[in-house]
Parts: sequence; C-alpha cells; structure tokens
Amino acid sequence: MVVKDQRGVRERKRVETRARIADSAARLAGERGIAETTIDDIAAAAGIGRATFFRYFDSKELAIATGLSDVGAHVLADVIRAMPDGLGPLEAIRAAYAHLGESFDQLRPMFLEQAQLSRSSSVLFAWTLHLYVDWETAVAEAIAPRFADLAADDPRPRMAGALTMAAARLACDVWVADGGRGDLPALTQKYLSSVHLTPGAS
Amino acid sequence: MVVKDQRGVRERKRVETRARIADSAARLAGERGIAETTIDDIAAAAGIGRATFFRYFDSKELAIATGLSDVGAHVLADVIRAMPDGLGPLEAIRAAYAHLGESFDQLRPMFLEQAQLSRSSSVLFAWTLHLYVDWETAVAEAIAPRFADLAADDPRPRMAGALTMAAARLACDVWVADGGRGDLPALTQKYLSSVHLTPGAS
DNA sequence: GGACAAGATGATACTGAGTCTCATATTTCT
DNA sequence: AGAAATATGAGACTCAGTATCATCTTGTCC
Repeated sequence: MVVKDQRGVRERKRVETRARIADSAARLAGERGIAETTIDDIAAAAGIGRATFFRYFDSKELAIATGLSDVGAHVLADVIRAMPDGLGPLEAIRAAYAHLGESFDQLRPMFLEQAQLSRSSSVLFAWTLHLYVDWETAVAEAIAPRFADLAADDPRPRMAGALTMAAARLACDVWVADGGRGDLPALTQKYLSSVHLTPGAS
Repeated sequence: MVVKDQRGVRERKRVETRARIADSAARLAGERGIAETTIDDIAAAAGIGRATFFRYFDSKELAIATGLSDVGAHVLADVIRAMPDGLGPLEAIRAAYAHLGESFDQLRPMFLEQAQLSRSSSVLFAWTLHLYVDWETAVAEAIAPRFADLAADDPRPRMAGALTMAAARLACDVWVADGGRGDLPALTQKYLSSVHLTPGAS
C-alpha cells in the first residue's frame, strides 16, 4: 500500500461514501427536483445499494440538506477559529462573515439555487433547520475560547451560535425573496448587528 | 339553531377538526410512542377518514408537533401583547416569561413529557423546529409595536423573535437533560438575558 | 323552500420511504 | 493465515404520502 491513513481504511471509506451520497442527493435534487429524486436514484448515482443509503442517512431529505450545506457549513466554524485572537466572540463571527463575503460573488448562483431548493419543500426545510442546530453547536464551540470569563454552564456561546445561524437564515430568507439580487453578506451583517451579547452575564 | 358563529359553520368545523386531529396525534404518540402510532390510528381517534387527515396536516410528525405545542405556543405571543405598554421589546418578552413561569409548576409534568417526546425522534424534532419558525414570526409581530423607531426592513423584531425561541429551546435542552428537575422559567430567563438588542440598529 | 354551485369527506389504489433479516464480502486483529 | 468484527446488498414488508372519484354537506341564488 502507499500511505496508511490515520486510522484504518474503514473510517476513510465511510467518510468518502457519506460525502458521495450527500453530493449525489443534492445534485439530483437540484437537477430534477426533490419529489422526482428517489432513494434508488441516489443510491445508484453514489454507487451503493439501497439498504446502505439508510446506514448513512436517516432520510432522503437529510441527505439532500447535508449535500446542500456541507459547502459552507462547518466551514464557518473553521473560519471563525482562524480569526485573530484579539477579536471578541461576536467580532470574530462578523469578521468571519466579512471574510466569507469576499468570495461570495463566485458562489452566488450556487448559493441561490441551494437556498431556493431548501425552501421549496417544508420537509426539506425542516431537515435544514435540523442541520442548523449542528452548526449552532459547531459555532458555539469555535467561539467559546474567546470568552474571557467563561463559566461551565454559561449560556452565551450557545446563544451566540443560535443568533449567528438565525441571522444567516433570516438574511437568506429576505435575499431569496428578493430573487438573490441583493448583497447577502451585508444583509447577514445587518441582522447580526441588531443584537449583541450581555457583557458579564452568568 | 342557537347562535350563528362569526363566519359560517365550515370555518368553525375546520378549526375544531384540526384541533381534534392534533390532540389525538399528540395523545397517542405520548401513550404508545411515535413509531407505534399510525395515521390510521390518529384518524380513527379523531373520528375522520385517513384521506381527510392529509387535508389538515402535511405529515404525521407535524400533526404531533402541533398537538404538543399548541399548548403554550401562540399563547406566548398573546401574553407578550398583554404586557404593559411601557415595556420595551425584550423587557416585554422577559416579563411574559416571568408571567408564564408562575403557573409552570402545574404544567411541569406535561411540559417534560412533551419536551422529551419532541426530542425522541429526529424527524419529529425537525418538524418541531419548523413550528418554532412560525412562533418566531408570531413573537416578532407581537413585539414590533414596542420599537419606537422601526424601519420597514428593520431586522430587530425578527431577530428578537429568533432569540426568544432559541432561548426557549436551549433552556429546554438543558432542562430535559437534567431530567426536568430544574427551574425552566429561570433557565430560560438566563439564556434570554445573555443577549440584547442593539439600540439604534437600522 | 328548492335547485344548483362549491367545498368537504371517504374509499380505494398506487408509489416510494423507511425497517428488518439474512447471506456475503471486506477489514482488522491475533 | 484464520478468526472476529463490521460493512454491504438483496429482498420482503409496513406504512407515509399522493391522486382520483363518487358521495355528502354547506352556502347561495332564485
């Protein structure tokens, strides 16, 4: 063999397979619509059996939603982590959005398509909201170190994560309603700026 | 006939039927579990046919989630509206929670059961999150009049609604994880107090 | 008050999601 | 290499969700 990856072939294969399923699901749903995309189609496109699909995702919609949002989801948490140490929690989040906004114009068509698709069916939208909770947690963990005086059960990191995702969702709603013409990053900043954290809250 | 209600018999019947379906769904799901409750069961319990069920709810989980949360959902918006005019937006929300907290001890067992049930299945949790968005909107509309300088596209009411529901959800998570022993209203206040609105944000 | 339009309901049939079981194949450990 | 553990695929099965059509109830117009 060439290189023995971190922890066995199984782990790596699972990650790859999961990504391949999510990508196939999102691509097919984008091409022909959600209702017209069956799990058999997705499984075939991903080169796996139907039963195997359900070992990776609980539902069709979750697979699609994952495929739609893996682009730019946990990415956000990583970008937040990469911001300068001097920045406070919300400052880091705003800076991260500003940073992501720089490359937004190239991603605009894809972003719009994905945002429209995730809002086109209430089932899919429900699962998208479910994913947002995961990102909330990821954001909360990413910014936690930036709180100087952090108690174990401090509500601020989780609330900061929640309002980060709420700002993203609400801004996206407005942006999609406008046909995707406006400036999404700026809109998100606007929503985000309308709230801030209480300094010494316990 | 005795009294001719507002706008016809049809309207009233629809509202009643919808409530009866949601109640039956939540009750059966609570008694025997979500997976063990079929739509045929719910329809039979509500005294309607299977096809009629889908004329009122898009999915089984949505019916259950609606039945679980119609108690205390839009109620919140009404309570907020009933708060004294002098209070600002977040003050009104905090006061509303304080008011609701007074009768919490009687509702505690029911609340816990419903919170646990809605978290017991990821499908149901996803639909519950979907309902939260409706409440966000309801809360946003309820507090909008309390903003003195409100622009048409002001992000603050929606963000206030979002963080209100986020606080409720996150506090409830902690409360359920603790087995429902703690003081949920106080916990919610704590989460809510960790953020506030930026005064003059546009 | 009766006839007609509009909407609500129920029965039935059909597709596809999601679950389960078992036989087979692949990876890991010794 | 061989055994144990785990991943996969195939097939059968239940039930969610959709669509159609006939029947019944409500609202309206004369």
